[in-house]
Amino acid sequence: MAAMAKSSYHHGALESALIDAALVLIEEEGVDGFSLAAASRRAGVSVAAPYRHFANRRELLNAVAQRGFAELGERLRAVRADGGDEVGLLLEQGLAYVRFAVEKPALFRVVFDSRGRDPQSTVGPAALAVLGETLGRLEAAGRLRVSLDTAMRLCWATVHGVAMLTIDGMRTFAEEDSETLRRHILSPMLAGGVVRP
Amino acid sequence: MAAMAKSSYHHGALESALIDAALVLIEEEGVDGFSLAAASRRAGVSVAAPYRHFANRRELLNAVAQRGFAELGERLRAVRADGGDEVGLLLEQGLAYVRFAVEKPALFRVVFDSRGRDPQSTVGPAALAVLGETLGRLEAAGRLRVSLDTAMRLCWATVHGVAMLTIDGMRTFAEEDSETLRRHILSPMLAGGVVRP
DNA sequence: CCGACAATGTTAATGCCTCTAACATTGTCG
DNA sequence: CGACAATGTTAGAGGCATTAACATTGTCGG
Repeated sequence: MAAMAKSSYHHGALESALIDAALVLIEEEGVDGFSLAAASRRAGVSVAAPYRHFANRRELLNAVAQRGFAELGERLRAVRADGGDEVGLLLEQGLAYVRFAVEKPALFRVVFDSRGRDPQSTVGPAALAVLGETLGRLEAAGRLRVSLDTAMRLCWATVHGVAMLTIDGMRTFAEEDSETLRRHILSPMLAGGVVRP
Repeated sequence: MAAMAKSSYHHGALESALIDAALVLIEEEGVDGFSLAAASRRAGVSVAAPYRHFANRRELLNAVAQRGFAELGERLRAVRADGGDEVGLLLEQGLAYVRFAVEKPALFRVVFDSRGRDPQSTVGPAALAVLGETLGRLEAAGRLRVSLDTAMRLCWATVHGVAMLTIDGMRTFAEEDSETLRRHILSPMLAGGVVRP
């Protein structure tokens, strides 16, 4: 079984330890500050050891991305509407999405940077299933102005754009009191653009 | 003056040549494939030469980003509405923005990755002034549902999100016939979310 | 129970990169 | 025209990714 370190030769749970190390390093230094070598040191292992678990640096980053997607999914699932209002729920989910990006910008970038990732990977969209569910209920209630697919894409794109431009330090997004600002941006998109007012 | 190469010792216009080389390399290999060393080779100069013009790799990338912003600005300015319709113009400008990202994804990423860039840099938003003008006319005509600032942020974010998710290979965005798809996403956002229908 | 094999680590070596230091060549301006 | 600034060059110090060859353990079939 994968257990704790025993002999000090075989680590015992290197794969997971490396992902943990990578998460910390990325959070501290950004993606560029991350290196297989640094992760190895942090896991107390030689620089060549990671290659027993990941084909290359990119593969480790992909594993990190998986963890990130999972966390994003959890955060979105954890959102509860204040008063059963589906539109309000959607807004809160969007804000949670942006909050994730702002709190862990480097991880967010890794998560959504699919260069060198298997195009078939389904993990991504899966994390966003919750948004689809909320929108689905709105559609069922006949409150969508557009198709479910379009609504999904529009919501996702807008929220993603706010997140990206914010962590990219674009002044209009990053300066003022952020949460309020974001509410002002997303609300009219939902009520008017997506949902019948 | 900065002229062409004369003595084969002093290049004559290395700074610009390095930026050009970087643009090509980034387009061909992506940001990761770019290196000061490769740019030096392409410019026919030693690997240490760039340091006479750029403090480090990052500074060259910043210069590249400036060029990118300029090109994006030009593309947006070049957009003309079919029939004097401001909303239609806005949509076309948004599509041009996404098209830029799709045609030159690596450059687009460099442009909007402000890590390690001077936070005071004004070049970015300046390129988007055109969008502000279009929205300004709509506001003057009393057709905005939200403040000019909010409209600007919402439009920018949505368009940016579509661009990013598309080049990041998110299936919902990248698969189908793209231009039409994008129209479907952006139109309801404009007519309903931003502009009074 | 035990030895072979798979799994997982280690060391050593290659090659590329960034960046700095010390030195060379030119252009220009007083 | 000669000194200085600008711009290139070579050499060299670290860092990282990746691979090859070798070492140590775990485990499973006989």
